[in-house]
Amino acid sequence: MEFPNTGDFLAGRLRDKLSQDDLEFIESLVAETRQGETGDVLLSRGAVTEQSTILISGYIFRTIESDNRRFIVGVHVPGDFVDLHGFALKRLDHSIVAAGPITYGIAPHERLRDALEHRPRVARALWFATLLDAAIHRKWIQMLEQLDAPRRIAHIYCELHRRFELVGQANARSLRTPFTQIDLADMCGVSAIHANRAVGKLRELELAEIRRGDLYTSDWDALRAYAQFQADYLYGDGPLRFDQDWL
Amino acid sequence: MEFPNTGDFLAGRLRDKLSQDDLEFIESLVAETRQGETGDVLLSRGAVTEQSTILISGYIFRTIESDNRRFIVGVHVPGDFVDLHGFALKRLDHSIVAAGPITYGIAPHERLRDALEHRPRVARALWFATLLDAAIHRKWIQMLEQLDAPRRIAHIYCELHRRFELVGQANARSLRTPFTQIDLADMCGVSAIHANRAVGKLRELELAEIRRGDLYTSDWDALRAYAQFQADYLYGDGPLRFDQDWL
DNA sequence: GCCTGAAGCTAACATGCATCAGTAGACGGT
DNA sequence: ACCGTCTACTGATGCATGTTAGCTTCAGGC
Repeated sequence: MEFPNTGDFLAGRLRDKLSQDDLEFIESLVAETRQGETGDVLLSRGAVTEQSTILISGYIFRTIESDNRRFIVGVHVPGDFVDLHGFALKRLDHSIVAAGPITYGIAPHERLRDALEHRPRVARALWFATLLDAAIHRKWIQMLEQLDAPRRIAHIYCELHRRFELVGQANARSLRTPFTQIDLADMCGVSAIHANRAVGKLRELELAEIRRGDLYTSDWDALRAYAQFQADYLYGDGPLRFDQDWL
Repeated sequence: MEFPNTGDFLAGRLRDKLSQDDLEFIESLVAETRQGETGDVLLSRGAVTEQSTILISGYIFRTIESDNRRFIVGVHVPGDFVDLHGFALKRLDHSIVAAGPITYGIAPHERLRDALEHRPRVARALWFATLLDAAIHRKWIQMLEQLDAPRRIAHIYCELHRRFELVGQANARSLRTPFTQIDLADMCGVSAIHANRAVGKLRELELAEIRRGDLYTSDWDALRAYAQFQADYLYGDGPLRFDQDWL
């Protein structure tokens, strides 16, 4: 098999919250699957789009260019609708860029429009997905306000690990990514040199070893405690939940 | 008149995008208006809610408490739906707190549910409002990654000034707020002492005078240039627009 | 095997910001 | 008028981070 089982990843988090019928409908939204490489720009800030993207494998960054620098304002994992907001906002305030090799699906907006008209549960699921993105944004804001560079990096890896868990793809002792230290720097709002120091500090504290983007740890709990990572904002389970009745 | 004209502020930004009928419907969502004072907690992180809040006058913070410190992850101005996401997420990942005296409306969730079922254009307007919040979150992330403290403070004031413009309430040479320097510090992720120095720097550069939260400037353009503020992410007009056809 | 470019890494110095300590003014309560 | 509290403000010191420069390591192309 060339690709991972596409069907399993579509609708990622929402998979077990929707009926079989609705799931099949969401899968039918994907008209085509494609592949991309590091740095491929799927959607450029300000461009008009008539389709939305669903990430099937790999990582995608949301980036903003300013002042000849790149700022990463979000990361997506398999199963995420990457640019659903482009459906309503028409032109995006940021770009969508592949971080490493990816596989992704294309959902034409006309099919989404149809879904919103005739499938209220699917419409709400799509809305929920964008609300979850906003909750993650808020946590990043807090992370940038509260944590120093080593903790920011640790927090990002803890978040991604949890998000992989939620779609059943997490490893027990590692998290594989194609991120360079420059990518980590642009996510944390620090210089590449300082990102390097931060990675070194995590190694020195024996909390995690990061090599070529891949993080290895023998103690996720210790790493999470160091980063003050609390997974509740991802609305996976526990005290913060989304409204099952509503969805 | 005791309160500002409530009708004008409800649905704020969306006012001229909706039909008279839909507008009246949105106004009918508000079952009751109330008033609050500095520090009043309208909704506490993790609490279950059966109603949503619409800000009519004043400012509201979205805050997260962690490590015995407070982090402000968002600010709302009159016309904003403050906790629409609480409708879908059930329990919020953050608290909703009055910043200064406020007037607000209460919209019971049952009426919102009804709107989503039977008023597709209203449903999309509500979705759009949450997407706009997310776009603002992303800009805050970039701001925290890119700017130093004086520029962050300037950026926040420029954003709020533009948001007031978009609902027709901006002053030409000032922006009145009840923010303390501690509030500014918690928005910018710096210490209160440093926020004080940042305010001093804006004064020294003759870009703005901030007294008891109120900002006075003779040159908004200079302030915007200093803060590298580009209003397009607020989707007011210009190259980034939302999809009028869709809405 | 060698070259090359990108990524990772290190050191030295400059700046942004936190922390601690303390003062001054505004305001409400008594 | 007095007192306490909150906010604004100032100076000194140390840590976090930026900047510049140069070095090493590794993978891929020739």
